[in-house]
Amino acid sequence: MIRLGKLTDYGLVLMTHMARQQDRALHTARDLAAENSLPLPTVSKLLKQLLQAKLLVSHRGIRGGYSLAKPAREITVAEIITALEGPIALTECSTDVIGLCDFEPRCPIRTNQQIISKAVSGALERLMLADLVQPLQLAAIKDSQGKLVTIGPISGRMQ
Amino acid sequence: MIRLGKLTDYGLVLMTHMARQQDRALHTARDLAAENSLPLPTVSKLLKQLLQAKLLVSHRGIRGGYSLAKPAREITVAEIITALEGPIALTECSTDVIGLCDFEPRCPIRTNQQIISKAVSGALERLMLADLVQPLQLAAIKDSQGKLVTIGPISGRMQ
DNA sequence: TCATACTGTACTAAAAGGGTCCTATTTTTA
DNA sequence: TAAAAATAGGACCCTTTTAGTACAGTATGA
Repeated sequence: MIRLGKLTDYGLVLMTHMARQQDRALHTARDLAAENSLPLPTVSKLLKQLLQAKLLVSHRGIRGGYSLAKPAREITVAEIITALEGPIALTECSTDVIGLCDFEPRCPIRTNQQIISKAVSGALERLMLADLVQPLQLAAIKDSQGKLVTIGPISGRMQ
Repeated sequence: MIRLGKLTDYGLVLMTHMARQQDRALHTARDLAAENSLPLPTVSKLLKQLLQAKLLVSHRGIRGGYSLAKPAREITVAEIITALEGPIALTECSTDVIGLCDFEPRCPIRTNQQIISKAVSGALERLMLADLVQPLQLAAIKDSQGKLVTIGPISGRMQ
């Protein structure tokens, strides 16, 4: 299966949680851990990565905490996943230096991966964090031309 | 990064290889291994999985081999990936039995995963094996409404 | 100046993935 | 009829990655 690590999953939960409570200026790592039933060290680690990717801003000190760096509608799911798992690519070959495999002008692995990666990352770049905030109501996302595309009601399981 | 295993990668190469040579009725595991510079046991394992998923048909005996079960234009990339990696889902939660997490009506993890999985699998279901056969010429895929969507020329690297 | 909270690094156990080997079954050919 | 070629299915081991934890350091505000 195409796998997102558990940590990325938790990261999405944290981002969604913060996006839901836009009135609260700051969220401490401790509060986020308690409110989402996640271990504090793990939450702390995730927040750090999201901070380095500039998706969060932090405020240190006794009244410190984290908050979203941008409105939820301007943060793509692709950005969050990239922050937590690295570039969206399917094997090493897609991101590597170009010196290794390029002498072979039609390496089938490389081109396959590029096509598939493009399709996947394109889909994720059209999904915004705001779309995850009220997931039960979501029935459509934007396609690559900005038009709304129905993806069906969210019900039952995927496969 | 969103990861497809190496084995899935090899599997795509094998399928593409067979799709390119539609004149050859059968391909032995040994030939496929040699022509794609892959170890025979690995190739054999992959062909087995693709066979069980009914993407290939096999012919046993001394003149045996494998061939595509359907025309390349009727096989989706999603089918191939599902055959080799299991259902396209991002964590266990998306495929599990429904008794575990469903009493919580708004489990944020589950709904997030469903939305993201839907976006990803939708993109992969629109990519056909035939689209990988001549990858250098591909510049567009069909969106969910059947319209062609430019995904850009295949050049350089993804990220 | 102390308590609180973020910052950064390092380490260890568990799970998954990749790869190989062995044996049985089927079919064609000599 | 027997041998060879090829698929069918399962079991096994090793490496890598991931998840989770711990600890020391730094900045801020009461």
